[in-house]
Amino acid sequence: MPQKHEEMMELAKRRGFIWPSFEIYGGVAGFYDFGPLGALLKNKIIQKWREYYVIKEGFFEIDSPNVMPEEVLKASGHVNHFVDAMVECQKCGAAFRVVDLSREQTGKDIEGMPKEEMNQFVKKHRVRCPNCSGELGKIFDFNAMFRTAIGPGSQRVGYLRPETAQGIFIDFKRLQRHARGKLPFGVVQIGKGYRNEISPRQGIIRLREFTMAEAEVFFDPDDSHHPKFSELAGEQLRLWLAGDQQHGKEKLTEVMAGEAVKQKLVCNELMAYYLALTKRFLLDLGIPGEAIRFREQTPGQRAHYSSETWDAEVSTERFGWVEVAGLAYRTDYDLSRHAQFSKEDLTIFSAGKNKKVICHVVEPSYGIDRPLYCMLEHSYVSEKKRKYLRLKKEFAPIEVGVFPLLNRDRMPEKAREVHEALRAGGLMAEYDDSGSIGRRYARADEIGTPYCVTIDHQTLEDDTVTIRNRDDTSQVRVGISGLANTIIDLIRGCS
RNA sequence: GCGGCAGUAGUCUAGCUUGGUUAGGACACGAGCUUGCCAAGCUCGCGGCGCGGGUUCGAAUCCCGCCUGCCGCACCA
Repeated sequence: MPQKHEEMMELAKRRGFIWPSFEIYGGVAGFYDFGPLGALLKNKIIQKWREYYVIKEGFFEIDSPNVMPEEVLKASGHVNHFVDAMVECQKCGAAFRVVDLSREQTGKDIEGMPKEEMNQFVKKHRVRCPNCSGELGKIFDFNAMFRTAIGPGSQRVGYLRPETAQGIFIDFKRLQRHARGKLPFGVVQIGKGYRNEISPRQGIIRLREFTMAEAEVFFDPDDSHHPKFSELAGEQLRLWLAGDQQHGKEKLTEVMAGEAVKQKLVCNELMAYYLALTKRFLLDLGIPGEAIRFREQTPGQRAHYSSETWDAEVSTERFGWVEVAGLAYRTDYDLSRHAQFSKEDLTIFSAGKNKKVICHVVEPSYGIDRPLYCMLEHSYVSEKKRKYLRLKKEFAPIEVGVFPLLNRDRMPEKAREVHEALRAGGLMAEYDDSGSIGRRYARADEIGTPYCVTIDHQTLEDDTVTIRNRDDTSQVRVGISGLANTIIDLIRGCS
């Protein structure tokens, strides 16, 4: 029932999680704003990711520009692979890369040829639609990167970055010095990425500007061990192997991370480790285990820089299996290319081998917006009278609501004091005295607020309040002193 | 991007076929009253025809363009 998606999105829009950008000007497809609650939720996801990669893995976090000069993306291969001359069949409407079609049908490589010559080439060699043999139309540029000009006079071409990773590779020399030359080491970046999608639909799942969190793990190609692999080697992984996909089989292979390496289902220990870590992360967000799988990209699906890629996918009602993270073995592709194009030495000295090597890279790359959608969809509960977000408590944007039972007898004043105390205690607390108490509980439930504190007559007598639980509406009475810590413990303790 | 359908307050919706007073309702929201714990009630209030152009004495209604959304195709390195 896709109705759930509609209801949940209506709620998300109405209550301030996400809404289409630029609405008063009619909107622009592929862009969404995060409202007050959405921004809180998104920041909590990012903070959780930092906990995993920066704190626990000990990776360095950097923050580099969104605008990149053309040279960088030429070296990375994105200029060639992202900006294509396309042609559309006039009969069936299918679109193709001109260069690919020409190579297939004439054996000639016309990469880099000016557009006018390409048009003539296609005409002269009678390149046709491979599907229906229809006649092809005019060649047009398909530019998946947003292009801009750096500085006045449009002298220097720049692009909005299609991934944050390149900012890391470029800084390799300084970063390896920061790591004092020890391998493996990891560097992360959290920020915006941009892709000028042809027709973005699927709401927040396919955005033209999106937030990503990427980690680049640099290692000696002869030593792909992870120092903490034993901690995750027993983690069960559900793999959809490329071979099975190519044979049209839906079969999932259930295997422990350690076994996956031994059986060579996964290329190396680092990759297996981050697959397992990704699973842990998604579970931590509140995504159920049965809604998580790892799909191995088939050779044709892989990006130009990758020799093995796994997509972490989450099952959704509305969009089916959605890729929320991609784990790519980028080999030495990026560092080699940047070394070649920049003429800089991007090798590192390997003490073990007593010589210089070019690092290989395993890259866990996460979208932030997509898991956020998955969390909303998976947490949306619609019961007879009650509709609410059963978000994991630590991710709820508003952590506690504070209500006076009645708007008299000094209850509002007392409630405001409690509200202030909770805020002072570090909690995202919201005060509400409008409407009946039941209505206020419902309002709080709707946005996933896990606890509500109610000030009643008894509070005025003995300084106790009730704490009401979102999930089962049960209430307990506790003392006001130390209330903030009581609630923090509740949020941490339960899920 | 191509084809089909659609767009009315924050949300849902009546009106559109056959152009004609101040575009009606519900929920939500705000103020007040009320209210001893799960969307109760009463009074008052806020708020709308996606944007632009055309036809007409007169357009939410008819026509055109754009934007956005949904469905199908293509695309998603």
